[in-house]
Amino acid sequence: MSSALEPTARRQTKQRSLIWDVLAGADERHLSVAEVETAVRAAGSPLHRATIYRTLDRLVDDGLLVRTNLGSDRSTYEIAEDHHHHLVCAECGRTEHVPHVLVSGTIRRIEEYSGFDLANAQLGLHGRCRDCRGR
Amino acid sequence: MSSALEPTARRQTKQRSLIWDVLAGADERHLSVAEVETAVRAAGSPLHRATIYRTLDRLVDDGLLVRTNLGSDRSTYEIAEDHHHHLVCAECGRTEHVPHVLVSGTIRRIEEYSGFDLANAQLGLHGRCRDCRGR
DNA sequence: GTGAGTGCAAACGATTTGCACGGTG
DNA sequence: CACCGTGCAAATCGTTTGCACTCAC
Repeated sequence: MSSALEPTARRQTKQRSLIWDVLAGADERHLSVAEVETAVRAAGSPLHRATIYRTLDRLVDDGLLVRTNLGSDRSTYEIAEDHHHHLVCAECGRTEHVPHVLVSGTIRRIEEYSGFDLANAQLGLHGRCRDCRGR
Repeated sequence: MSSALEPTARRQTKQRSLIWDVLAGADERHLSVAEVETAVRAAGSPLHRATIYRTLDRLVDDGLLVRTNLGSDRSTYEIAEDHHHHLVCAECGRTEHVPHVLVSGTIRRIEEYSGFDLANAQLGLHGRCRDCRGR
């Protein structure tokens, strides 16, 4: 018998690989659903928005993408590579990455303090970037 | 002449003080808009949802409340007291506070690394709490 | 009395869902 | 050829907005 915990088999559809290619080839690291939609349309293969939502969800479930809910409303997606964190400028919206090593020690301390398992935790820090601080 | 930067005068309405009392008296520290709505209804003075949204916004603007956008969708509000951060259990949704001192050093390091101003930054760490880890 | 605050309804934007169809495995 | 994934439309959910009215100042 196959385990009930076994991940569901995924089908390799052209929509799935198209979305993946868009994420892989994007200049910006994080893309919103709307941006993915624009990109696939620009690639000549418009996809229905619901399809994009569902496909991105599956890619996240499969561990191939990371969903980052930085601001409040819209989610962004990026290819799951090295573990890192995000700085978001509250004024201009620019995002910057922070390598995990900078925060790993503190996260470990918080784990000890709280008993939480924060292995996959992602920080989203909001502040003012260097440019916006300079007015 | 009074400065153009002067904060707008606020009127002390019964809606505003009711919402404040609800936040002040809540067992849970963070309340969502829906929870505030339920609480004021339970107090016998139902308020329109739009009023609650606007009043909470003003209280945040005035620095009396802090808005925390923990998960993705709904915002929660809590009285602005000591600076602290949040752990959210991805399984049961329970939240726990982390005192600022635990993370202040790391935040300072990230500020140096990035040039960001993170003075008011709030961490929202998602993981699995002690209970949920024990299955 | 004047304008900030309120109530109401309708608009809005992001995300989701039910269903019929089509293509992958 | 079974069933996962897709497209489409409509529903849902949180939040915002325009407008007339009211109440704190």
